[in-house]
Amino acid sequence: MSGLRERQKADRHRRIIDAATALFREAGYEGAKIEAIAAQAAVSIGTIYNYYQNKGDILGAIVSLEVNEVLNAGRGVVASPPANVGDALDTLIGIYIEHSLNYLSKEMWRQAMAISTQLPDSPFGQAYTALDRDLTEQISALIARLQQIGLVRSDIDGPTVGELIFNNMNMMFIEFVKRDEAKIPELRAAIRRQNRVLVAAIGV
Amino acid sequence: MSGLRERQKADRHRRIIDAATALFREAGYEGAKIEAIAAQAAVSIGTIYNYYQNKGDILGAIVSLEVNEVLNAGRGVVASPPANVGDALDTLIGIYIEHSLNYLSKEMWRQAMAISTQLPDSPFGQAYTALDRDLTEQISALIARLQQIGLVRSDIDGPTVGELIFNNMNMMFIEFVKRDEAKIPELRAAIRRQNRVLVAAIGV
DNA sequence: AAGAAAAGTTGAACCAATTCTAAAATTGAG
DNA sequence: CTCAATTTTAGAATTGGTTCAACTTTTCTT
Repeated sequence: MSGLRERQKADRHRRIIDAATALFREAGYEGAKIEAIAAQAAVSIGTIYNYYQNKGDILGAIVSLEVNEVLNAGRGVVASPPANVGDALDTLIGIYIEHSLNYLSKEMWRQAMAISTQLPDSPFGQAYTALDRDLTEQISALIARLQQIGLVRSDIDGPTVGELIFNNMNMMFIEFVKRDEAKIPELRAAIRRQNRVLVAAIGV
Repeated sequence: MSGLRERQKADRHRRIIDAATALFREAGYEGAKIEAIAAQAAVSIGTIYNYYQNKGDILGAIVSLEVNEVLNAGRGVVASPPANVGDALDTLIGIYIEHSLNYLSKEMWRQAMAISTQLPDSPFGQAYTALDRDLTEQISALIARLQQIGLVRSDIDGPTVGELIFNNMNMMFIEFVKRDEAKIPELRAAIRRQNRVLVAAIGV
């Protein structure tokens, strides 16, 4: 079961991801040729296509790592949120946004988003949709937590509001990565301003 | 000024768009080879690239036609909206959604959206961003109109709410075109449900 | 109306992702 | 230890978007 073959496979996966991460950041997604990734990972082109269906799936694997890290970081906020609806949302969303450029450049985000809408049924396309759903659910979980605490009216539909907040945030993030000169603080401020309207509607 | 050259140019533009529209619908975006579009339009490959920077820009020109039509149709609603905030939003958004598949298939939308995030600085990328902005402004204009009429509180920030509504709608539309089996009535119902939360917050 | 300049057209060549092939290497079972 | 099954490898072939240098057509000038 846990033979040499397993270990080598895992090792090749890691080498490919490491090489691709480095090259995507250095040369951009388009600029990172499969041939170069293969060389840097010390595998052949054929092996890369044995592990990933296409170039986009390699980027997809990197995006998954990033988003899962962010989801993990978010759990703490959901468990014990700030005692104020606006701050609670801002804190959670802040974590998402502040972490977003740790591993992925804006250009990598653009490519990842593009591929996920272009090929929604590819492995990566489906994974990306699942990640969006997980983020939406985490926001909904925060709303539910705030309802428990008594900071949010108990008669509002938490999942619907969570979806609304996620959709708006995600669209703002898309516009953010589309403009290289856009800055994180302004993005956060704009989202906070938008969420204020909602907070007014759902706060007790 | 209005010489032969002008007429030929306009004619070639039209032939290319007509050929591309037909082939995109028949064979899908990927399936429509530039060579085939050129043949059907009775021009050479080189000429196509003289008129459009790349394949995506051809699709872009088609998308622009569609969205501008929708913007036109929306003007009527803004001018004399239904006497109820929820219905007014639903009517405007309904126009956007119901028209959306007239000329463009879901696959064409997916490609168009992907390209606009992938290449935000290409002619089409910029045009698409401008179209999004126009739609956002039209929703904001509707909110402003409803404030005039006295159906929406005058102390809320119209443009912010318009942006929020557009962003949510757009994201829902993206998910809609990503799933071939998704149906228009359900999309509209989901958006209406989400907007109810906002309507509660901004209505008088 | 001729010749030159400007603008536009053409398709063959280029490039990088992906697929395919046959040979070589590695592993696990018996 | 040996063999069969599975993987990896190198590289050639394929494919389709994009580029470019040579050729045409249109317009302008005189």
